[in-house]
Amino acid sequence: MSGKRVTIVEIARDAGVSKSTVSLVLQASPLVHEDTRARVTAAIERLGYVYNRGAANLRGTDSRIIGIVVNDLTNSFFAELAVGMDRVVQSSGYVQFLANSAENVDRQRQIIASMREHGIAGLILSPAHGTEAGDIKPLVESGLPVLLVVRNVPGTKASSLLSENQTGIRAAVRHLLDLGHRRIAFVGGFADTQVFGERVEGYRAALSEAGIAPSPELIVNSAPSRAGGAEAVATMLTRRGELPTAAVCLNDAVAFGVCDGLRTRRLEPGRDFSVIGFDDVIEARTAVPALTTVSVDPQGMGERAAQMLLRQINAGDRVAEMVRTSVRLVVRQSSAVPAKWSNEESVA
Amino acid sequence: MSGKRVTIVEIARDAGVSKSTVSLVLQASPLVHEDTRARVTAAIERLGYVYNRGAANLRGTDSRIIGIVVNDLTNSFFAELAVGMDRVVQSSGYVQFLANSAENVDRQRQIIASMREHGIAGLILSPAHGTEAGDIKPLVESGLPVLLVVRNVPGTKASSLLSENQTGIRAAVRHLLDLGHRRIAFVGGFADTQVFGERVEGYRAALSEAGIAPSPELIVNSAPSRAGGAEAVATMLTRRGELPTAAVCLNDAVAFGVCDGLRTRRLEPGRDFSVIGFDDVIEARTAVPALTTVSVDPQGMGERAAQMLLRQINAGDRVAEMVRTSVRLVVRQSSAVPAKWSNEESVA
DNA sequence: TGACAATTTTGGAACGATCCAAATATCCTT
DNA sequence: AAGGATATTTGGATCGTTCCAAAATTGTCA
Repeated sequence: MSGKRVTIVEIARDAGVSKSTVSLVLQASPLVHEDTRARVTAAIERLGYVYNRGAANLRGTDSRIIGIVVNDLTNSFFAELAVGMDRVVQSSGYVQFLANSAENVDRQRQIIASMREHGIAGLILSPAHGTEAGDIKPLVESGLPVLLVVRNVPGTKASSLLSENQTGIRAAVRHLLDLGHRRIAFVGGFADTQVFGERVEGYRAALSEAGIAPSPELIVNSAPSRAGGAEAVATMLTRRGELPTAAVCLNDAVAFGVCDGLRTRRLEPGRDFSVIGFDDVIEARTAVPALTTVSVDPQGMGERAAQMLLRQINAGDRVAEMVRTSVRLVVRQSSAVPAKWSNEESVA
Repeated sequence: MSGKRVTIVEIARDAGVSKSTVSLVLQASPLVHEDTRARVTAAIERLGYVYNRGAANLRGTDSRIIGIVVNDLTNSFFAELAVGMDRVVQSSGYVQFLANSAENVDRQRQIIASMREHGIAGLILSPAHGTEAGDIKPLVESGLPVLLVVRNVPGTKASSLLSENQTGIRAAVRHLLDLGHRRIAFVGGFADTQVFGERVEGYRAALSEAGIAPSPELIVNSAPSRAGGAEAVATMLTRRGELPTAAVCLNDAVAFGVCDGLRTRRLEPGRDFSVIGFDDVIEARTAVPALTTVSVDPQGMGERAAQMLLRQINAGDRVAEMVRTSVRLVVRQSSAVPAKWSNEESVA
């Protein structure tokens, strides 16, 4: 199809030098004479030469391709994460294969296989729900630098970059306790994931510290998405027992969903019911009410992930490192004193 | 670094056949004997062989890599578009380089150059703001199949897939007119883009048809993002003249921003002021109020784009085609009878 | 059994770059 | 002007596949 590629040999012929010289020019070698370089560069320009990285890779130079697989690109958090990675990958002279597994393990397997065939220099993976150690192990064993982000897969020797899930949620719950909330729900996430486990652990810990026994009906599982959050509100309302006055959510997407669900029932998030998210996606700041959330700086995390992987690729680090990025609670308008209290105040 | 790759030759040695035979097995050729195939397959499995697509490409088979460049991955619309493309690209046995130009033309240029070096079989581009025909032309001329999506670049011979901007906005404005709105704003977008031009044209047309002269102060430019929409509300309010009762927005992101801006000023979107978006991103349905919007089905459009490009690659279509995807107005809760009217009704 | 056809297998030349050792050109120095 | 050091340039092997022409094997039938 595409008019056949111009090769190094044709450039050489055109410039009246050998292909070796052209190669040296391409590599910006200081060995070539300025005049020669100019002549070759001109030929490259004139003939519209495009470097063939595939051919070069064959000789052993590493591929300069980074594979990135995320589980849900429609979740702003992952989109921003990808954008952050993209930024450093690009500026380091690499390109990225970015693919979306859509939480489908089979799909993820195919994607990774395909990426390997293309000779990626490293892989950043935010594993799909249900990914097992057996999916990752062969990659690591083959010597491919692998970095797991956001979600960990227990039992693998891959490096990982996670956020401080437990302390983050703990801070969020404490904030609600300080505001006077006593019945606080934890909303969103699949029970069998490590992220859910750690965040719920932070939730339990904070409640226990305050002398409150966490009651199971206040933990509501759901898909970790906006739709999931909206559904969770419905679930929560159908459960017997006193209603909570606030919810800590698995992530911002769920938190927005909870806000949606509340509004559908004529409850105003922030005023009638406090909602806290996790991630701090762009919209968290601009939404109304602005979302109180545990900020992980998604783009920053993406940048950091890419840097970790690049280091692993270049330095040839063989030992897996596990890094936790610190988080901080950002208080905005979606969390406030419990509704009853503010009523009492207005009465007083 | 990575423990050196197992090659076809080693498989051949292990299976006791020639490399040619192994190659045939890899291509699922019907020429090889079943027993031989089994033996080779076993060796491949045992030695953990990974196909080297780069080496294969050297011989002329096309690369099975599709390059995709979008201008803003943090905009859900583009994220969904990418997800749709990903779906068909994957299932057609291709992989994608997906990169984000972040509306930066230089960045976009670098990305495309890099993709070309990697030998992409085709390119789908949602051009960054400010992309010129000169950026695209050389690509098309080199024989690379190129498909422009969402935004067009006048003066290029590339194929394009756009949405029916004018008719979409026209339907939106008509809907508002039917509800009784007379002062309707058009919000968001850079004045120098074709998308803005077409959509504003639809806006003008609908107003003219209703005998309303479009007044310039009702057209508010802003970045095509959520933040831009929020700012636009501020801009709108500082302008002299009677305030509008409704706004048609460049896209959903802007529409959400407008909703944010309204709420900040204690105006409830849908009730006090009607807002219509364009795109129909996932959140449009779940947001509260659910957003009335011109639906383009982003994922569907992404799928369609990928199909168009693949057809162009495989069939070797040399003529550029320009396709408009149809859109339809989806009426939800963010548009209603103008505030004054509903007041009158409640008085009556 | 021999001839011929059909089925399988195989060596070796590409593909487009890199890189080393060796060849050439240029510059000094005496 | 010769000799040596330095600066440039270059042929050819190599990377891991594909693919063609030809070889080897197996099967069929008179």
